Amino acid sequence: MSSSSTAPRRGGKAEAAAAKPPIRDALVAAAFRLFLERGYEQTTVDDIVALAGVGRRSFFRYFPSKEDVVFPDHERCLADMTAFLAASSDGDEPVRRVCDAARLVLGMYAENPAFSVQRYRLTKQVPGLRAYELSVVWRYERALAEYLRGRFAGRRDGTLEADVIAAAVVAAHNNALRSWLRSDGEGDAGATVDHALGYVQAAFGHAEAEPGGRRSGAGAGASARTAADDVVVVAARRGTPLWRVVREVETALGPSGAARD
Amino acid sequence: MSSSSTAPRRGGKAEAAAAKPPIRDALVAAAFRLFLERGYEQTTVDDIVALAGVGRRSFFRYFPSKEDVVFPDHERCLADMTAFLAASSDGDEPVRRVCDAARLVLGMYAENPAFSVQRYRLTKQVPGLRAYELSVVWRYERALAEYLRGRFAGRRDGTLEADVIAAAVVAAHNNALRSWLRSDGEGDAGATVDHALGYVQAAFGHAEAEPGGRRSGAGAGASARTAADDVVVVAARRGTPLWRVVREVETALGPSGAARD
DNA sequence: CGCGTACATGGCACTCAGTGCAGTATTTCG
DNA sequence: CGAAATACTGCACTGAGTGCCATGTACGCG
Repeated sequence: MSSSSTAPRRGGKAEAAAAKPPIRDALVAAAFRLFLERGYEQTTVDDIVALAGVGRRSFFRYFPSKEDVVFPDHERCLADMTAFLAASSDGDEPVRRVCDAARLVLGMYAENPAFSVQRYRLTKQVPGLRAYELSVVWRYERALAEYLRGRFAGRRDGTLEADVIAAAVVAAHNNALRSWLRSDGEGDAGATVDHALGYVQAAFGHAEAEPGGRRSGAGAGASARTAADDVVVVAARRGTPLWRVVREVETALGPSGAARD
Repeated sequence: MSSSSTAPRRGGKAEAAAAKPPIRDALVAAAFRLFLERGYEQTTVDDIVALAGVGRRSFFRYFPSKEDVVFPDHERCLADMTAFLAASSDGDEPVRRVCDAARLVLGMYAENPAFSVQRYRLTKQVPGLRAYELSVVWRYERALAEYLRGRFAGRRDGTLEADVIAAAVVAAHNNALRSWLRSDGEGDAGATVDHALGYVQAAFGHAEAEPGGRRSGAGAGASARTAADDVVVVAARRGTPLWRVVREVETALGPSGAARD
């Protein structure tokens, strides 16, 4: 719950100039050094604390489990995402909002490309870490889904929509993120994720999703649903691919066009 | 990759009654009895093997971990799903195919409603089991995604589409499954899942642009509305949830199996 | 200044999951 | 009946995670 906030308070005493990393950072550094040079399962917690120069008991005071040291900032990121979603207003388009929330996670990865790539290689080949990452991702997905459930409350299949859209957003985000990680963090992570999320927005969102990924900061004001007599009629030939009809309907119902691909 | 197939070979002869793996089933029964009456974490493997009357070492010969005993048939189900997907032909509509594959999983749950409900209550309140279930679900999702990636090979964003659709299918399936489990397995699981998967099919199905009027033979049921000719007209109020319009259009365009409620 | 408190840390011992190894029972085939 | 293969059991060991208590240190208060 508060893995990052579990860190003891910073000592007020100015210790030299920049002795920021308390014990927690030393543990992360030691752990990654050993994980990379001899493997995750071949490294025991005793090895880590020995290299970090702290007691074994302290490790579990900073990280509830050995796996947690591999994801040292996810708790903070999850808290950021929750706060971001809680700060939305009713004017926000829900799907766009969860897409933006997903971009927060990408931002965390993009902060330390080298670290993220190392961790990616690690989690890719250690089943235990992969399983742990799944539980982390699941919490992100639940946060998005819970937000959408709130926004979709009252709709007939609100929870179904919320769960499906949240899963789609997470899947698109992860697809782009992993593609970026596989390229050793060389490409433009933001553009890749924007493209992937644009696909989801085109499928589920009512607002515009520009193919280039540069999204306009505005975009609110999609609600014109008070006009009950405002009826849209769409005609299509039988045999038309459904996605074309969907696009037609979407452009007719929404304020602006939804461009896909 | 063969947790369930780890079971020792039974002599092929005596298959008259139903005693395929005696020890394995005894372990599952003993485990669930103890899990339900005193909790998962409060039950040790020694407790289970003592109640089952076997040696402790035998437990780990049948189940690679303590968590596996809670999901004794998922390996078989995953193998079934993989085989089902591998047996598809190019004529199958990909999205429909993965939806049908998801229904296989539901079938496994529906085989033993009481057992499934018990397990659901267990996994809901034990974080370790929830994490393990995530890894199981992840393997299903990967199987669906890999199949779709194969079918979408050549498309511009084939892997992205595949991942997103697989995630959406799994999310819809789980939404319906959990709703059914929450009702103690009373309702119609099949109808619930059909409804949820119909939503995903409406959003993603028929996405391949097939030139010419040849529509996929999905559903194969008699077209209910043969009276209408070439053109279908749909009217909707502005502000209607998009998925409802999509469903409307889909049912109007052809018998595609969207479940009515 | 001395003392008590609070807290971070270290060390120890313990439980339990999971594994390797060796011995024993049971089956199967010659 | 004997030999090999296989399933089962017991035992000892590693390592993660936890509870408990001792220690060191900073802070506050009289």
